[in-house]
Amino acid sequence: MDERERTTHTQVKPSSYLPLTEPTFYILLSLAPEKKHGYAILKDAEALSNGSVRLSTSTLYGALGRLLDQGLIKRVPNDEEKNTGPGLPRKAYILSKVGRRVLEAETSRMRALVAAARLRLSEEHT
Amino acid sequence: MDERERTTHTQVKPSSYLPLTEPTFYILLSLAPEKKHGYAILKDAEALSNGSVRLSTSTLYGALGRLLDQGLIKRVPNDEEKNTGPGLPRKAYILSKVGRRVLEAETSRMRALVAAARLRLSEEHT
DNA sequence: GACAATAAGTCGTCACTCGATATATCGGAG
DNA sequence: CTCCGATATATCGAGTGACGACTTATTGTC
Repeated sequence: MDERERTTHTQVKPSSYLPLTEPTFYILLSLAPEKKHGYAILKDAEALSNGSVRLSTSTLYGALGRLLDQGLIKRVPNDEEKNTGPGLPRKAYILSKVGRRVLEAETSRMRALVAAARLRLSEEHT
Repeated sequence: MDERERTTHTQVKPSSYLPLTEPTFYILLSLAPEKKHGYAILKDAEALSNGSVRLSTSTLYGALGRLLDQGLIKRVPNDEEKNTGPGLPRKAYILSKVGRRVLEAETSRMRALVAAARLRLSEEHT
């Protein structure tokens, strides 16, 4: 039952997915520690950024579809909470192994950028 | 002698320019310590990233135009080196004060993201 | 004279964000 | 009971920006 995550088995390198856009980064980061449904990701991203980042639903659901296609996230059954609470039925997602590696790679990329900027910004500019 | 940097004087906050795209970040970073011309920025970005980032000229010159419009960079006279060396006449640019603040803000934004990711990626995922 | 490197630029396409809009469910206020 | 706000998923169209391909121009080298 899980024949995705490798159509050909060719291990694609994480760097080929970089750089991630800001919304995509927040979505993956939100799904890293535990499974969540779309709307929860929306609220989580807002909380993670102290309310400064607000994904629109079009951005969110568009990105989720893309990330599924790319195999960076997976759908998981949302056991129990079938129809508790309001709204349309929830769909839960979680980070895949590939997704995790991509997220780590993106974090490394940004770390390097921050380090480079620290050097450049401290250099005296005549 | 410097009547740009405020058409209306309203001081626009750096955060309104964020997030920067990767090419834009490299361009601003390249112009932070000293003035450079377009082609030099291209080579500098490549060097800064150990050869992994290669801006196409369309990305570069497109971005330079946009950054000028936004006032994040300025044209500077390229004294001396008028027509030394090959190629079309050089046009030199440098980071503006606003540009520097934007670059600093973007660096802060990424630092926060890296910190958040370190926490989230270390959390155990059942 | 051909070619590589340097230098600046344009054009069309593609990917992604975002505001607006739609649909549906639930709880509480009036 | 009905309206409204929060929850929840989804689509559409417009706009922005990146990128490959291509163009033009100058200098030095083989």
